[in-house]
Amino acid sequence: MGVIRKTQSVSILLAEFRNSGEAISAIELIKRLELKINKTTVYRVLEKLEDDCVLHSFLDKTGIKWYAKCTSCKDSNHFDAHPHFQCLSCGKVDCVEIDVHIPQIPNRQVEVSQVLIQGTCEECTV
Amino acid sequence: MGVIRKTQSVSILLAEFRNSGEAISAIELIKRLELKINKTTVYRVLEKLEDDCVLHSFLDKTGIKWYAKCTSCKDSNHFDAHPHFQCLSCGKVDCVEIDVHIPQIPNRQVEVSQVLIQGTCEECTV
DNA sequence: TTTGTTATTGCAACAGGAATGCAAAAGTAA
DNA sequence: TTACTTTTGCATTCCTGTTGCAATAACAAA
Repeated sequence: MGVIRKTQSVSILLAEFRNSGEAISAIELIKRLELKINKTTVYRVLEKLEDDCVLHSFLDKTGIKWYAKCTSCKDSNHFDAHPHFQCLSCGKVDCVEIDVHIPQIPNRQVEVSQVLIQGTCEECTV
Repeated sequence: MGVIRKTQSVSILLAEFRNSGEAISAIELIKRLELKINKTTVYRVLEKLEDDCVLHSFLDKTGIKWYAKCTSCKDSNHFDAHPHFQCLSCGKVDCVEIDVHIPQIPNRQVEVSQVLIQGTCEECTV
């Protein structure tokens, strides 16, 4: 939750998310920005932006990390339960603005939950 | 979905799951069986058992693969939506026998869904 | 605008879970 | 037992992601 300096890397990365409404995977960003930002820096800036509630992250079914802009996340509720939808055909991932109700579980304290949905997106449904 | 030969590796692995009600991570199994089965074989047998609906798998938040016995999974409904609960304190993971309702999403065909819940388990709640 | 301080960056090397190619060994059906 | 097919082990490779450290850039105060 520190102060974020307005460095080149930060603004380049933020621009990527501004230009794209969807989630973007870390590797995709690294490939895309290969000539501009070092891989390590990409990881570190993403981490920082997540700490600062600008982005949130999640893993897809293959263990790859994705990032997306926080829109409705509040500081107090950063680990939002909104599901992420991944198209099995084109691979695109985005945040679904539908709340999934996670039930309380007997004898356990639920703190974080993550819902990943996979299927076919609109464009890939022929 | 082929025939599963009754090899040593298969029965050793199945025994591990018989003796433990919880989910077990691939790495944990590899460590546990280090002297008996080769790491590659562990991965391959687990994969086969999953194909055959004996086990199902999922990833935790750190991208590590876990396996658990299929109990209520039917062939037709192998990618069950039952949530997996991981304790943030002791790391144990198990299947929660509570159904989480995954809503249909406009314009998308939902095929698979995965719910990962994290929190504190009974034993770790002091 | 210069200076001093602190945070950020790039590079190279590393970590560790998982996958692959291939020859040897074990299962299976006849 | 034999002939055939599937599994296994080993070494190697792949691929995300992380770390240590010196060089650099951002910022705040003078």
